[in-house]
Amino acid sequence: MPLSERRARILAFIVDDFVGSATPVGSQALVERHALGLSSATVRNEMAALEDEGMITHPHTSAGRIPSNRGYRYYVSSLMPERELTRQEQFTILHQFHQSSRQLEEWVGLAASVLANSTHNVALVTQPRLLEVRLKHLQLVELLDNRALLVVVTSDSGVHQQTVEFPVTVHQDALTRLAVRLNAEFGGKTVAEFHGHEGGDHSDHLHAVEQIVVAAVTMMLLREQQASVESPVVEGVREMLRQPEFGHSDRLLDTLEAVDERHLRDAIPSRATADRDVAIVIGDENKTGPYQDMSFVLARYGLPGAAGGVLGVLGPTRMAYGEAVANVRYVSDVLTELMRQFYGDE
Amino acid sequence: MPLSERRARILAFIVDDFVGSATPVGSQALVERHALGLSSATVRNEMAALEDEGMITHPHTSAGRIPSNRGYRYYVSSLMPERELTRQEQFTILHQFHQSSRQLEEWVGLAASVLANSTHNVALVTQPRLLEVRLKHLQLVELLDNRALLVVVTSDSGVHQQTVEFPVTVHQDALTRLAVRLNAEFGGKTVAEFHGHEGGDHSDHLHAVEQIVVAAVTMMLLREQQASVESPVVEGVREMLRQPEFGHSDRLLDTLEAVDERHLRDAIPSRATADRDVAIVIGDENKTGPYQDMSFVLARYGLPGAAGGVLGVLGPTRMAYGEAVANVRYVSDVLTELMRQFYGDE
DNA sequence: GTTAGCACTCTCGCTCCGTGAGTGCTAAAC
DNA sequence: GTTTAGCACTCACGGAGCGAGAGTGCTAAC
Repeated sequence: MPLSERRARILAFIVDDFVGSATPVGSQALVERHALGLSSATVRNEMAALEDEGMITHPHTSAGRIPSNRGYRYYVSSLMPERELTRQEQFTILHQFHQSSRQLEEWVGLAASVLANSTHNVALVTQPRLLEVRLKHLQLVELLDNRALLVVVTSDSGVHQQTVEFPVTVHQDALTRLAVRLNAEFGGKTVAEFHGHEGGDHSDHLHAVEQIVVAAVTMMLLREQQASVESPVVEGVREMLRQPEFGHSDRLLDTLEAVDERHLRDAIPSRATADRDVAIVIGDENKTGPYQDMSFVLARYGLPGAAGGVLGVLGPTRMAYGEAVANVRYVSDVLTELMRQFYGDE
Repeated sequence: MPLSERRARILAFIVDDFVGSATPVGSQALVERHALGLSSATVRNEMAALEDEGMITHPHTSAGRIPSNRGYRYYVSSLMPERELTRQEQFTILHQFHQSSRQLEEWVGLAASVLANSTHNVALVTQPRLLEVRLKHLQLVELLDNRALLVVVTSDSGVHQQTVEFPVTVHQDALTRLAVRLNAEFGGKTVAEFHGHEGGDHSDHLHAVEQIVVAAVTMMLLREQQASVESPVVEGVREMLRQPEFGHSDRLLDTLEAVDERHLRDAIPSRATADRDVAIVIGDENKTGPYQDMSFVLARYGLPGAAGGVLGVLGPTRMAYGEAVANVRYVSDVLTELMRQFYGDE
């Protein structure tokens, strides 16, 4: 049920103050800081009520109040002022993107560092993925003995490499001919359309080589297809760990582990994959253990049917959600626009 | 000047004990732990002498002794028992390499995690580099509009990509023809041998395209050539930070920063680049600031004239140097052998 | 419904020892 | 001359005790 207007206002102030100061906020401090037109006693009553409703808690009897997870949830759902970045802020971010070259990989890294910088929390950005990955081009380069380097370019402009090993030595011109033929046969196809490959009418040796290459390409495309396997780019960990909640070094080490890319890979993509808008996951709303007192602010970026990924911010539950949302949304828009320019508007 | 035999033995015990326990070691504890055949008073005298020689210090008056940087230096140079890994240890490591596939990149990552695991410190491994990088193969893949993806394979089997932009739209068949011609002209050459490129007798448009591609390839090879620019793979940071010297969180955060790949890039390769054997850099022997109380144990790996890199361990000065050296040396040997198999013996 | 007043609670930071490990020195023993 | 026993001294560490301050809940008056 909704809170009375005054109670909601007080909750909002508590959240704002606590986010700013990281210290529990007391009734007196609250009336002093904001011109409330109320006495501290009244505020105390309201606070007691808010506590009954589960919106705030005590760390101990004689301390001020801090928002509970539920309080944060109410705040972001109903109270938080939606703001856009100012012209100035937008310009600063855009500028950094325009500084950089047109490299896809750089964009993702740049987005991460921009986001980490402006929110002072950990930024996460996954590489853009296509729903349907197509083979764009493959190339075989002779290495030593019976090995060759297989280079595959996919329709999302990703370049993938792998060494393949053949039962016999194959020379570069044979490899080139094979590559040309395979490009003709498979170019532009998704992995699902690969089946029923016959192979040319060569000697058994060459046939085996062809089989090996096709199998390797299939594997690579399949791996690429499963976007969730990709670890996000992580930036700003040290910045976040400076915050007072991580003061004690065991907390710090645990958090360091949680922020490890291998963990995040599993934690992120389940959320916010469907939503078009920014998704916020607060504290114990997180399913996985290590993030119980942290929050995610996530958004998708990219073109709906085409290339896209997830980006967002990870920080302690005591996070400036408004800021985070504004920044995430804006950077997501910028990246989306860049994707549109890169892949074309369809 | 060398220490008396007895004094040296006591120093060695102090180092060993301190490395094991992380607590200053007192005279009494020392005689108890090792059957010295001396009284604590005698040991105290010897300790006082060792302190005069700068080998050990007090944290404060009534505490035990800890080795100074000089003491560690003496220890690793003259006292440390050289040991090889046991069969069992060797097998465990080898096994992990044989488990993995034949991918070059995987080896480096694997070496890092193996080393981090067995030494409980931070492991560093740079990607293997050639002294002379040659162009092996290049390929151009059409992207949207007037952009193309340039894929370059270098003689160290590295694959590099970059988007290039042309003044006009160029279609795939023109790109392929261009790639074939450039491969014929530049394949197998180092960047130093590139000069004097004339370009074919095409329309101005195509000529410009060719220039752009050649310039991009040159840039990529040059970047690749400068091996020091490459950041090492870093593994085991959390493991190291669990050690008691990093107990307080400011130390911890500073160290976290020091271990950042961007810093390490500058710190590592200046050392141990020349030596064939394992190099140890202790505490203030480090030139750069953040590593003043940490030590490196580094070795080269790879074939002398051909592909190779640097790998090693980074930890607090209180480090099990003997273990570190044995592990670094062994993993270096394993990687060298793998390189030999991969690039061939010359 | 609001507010002033008040007793009460609890953390935080401070000082104040007691304890114990360890030292350095001296003088006796080997 | 070297080694050792003995002893006074030092100093970090941890716990106890305490005052201050911030904050609360409750009651009674407005």
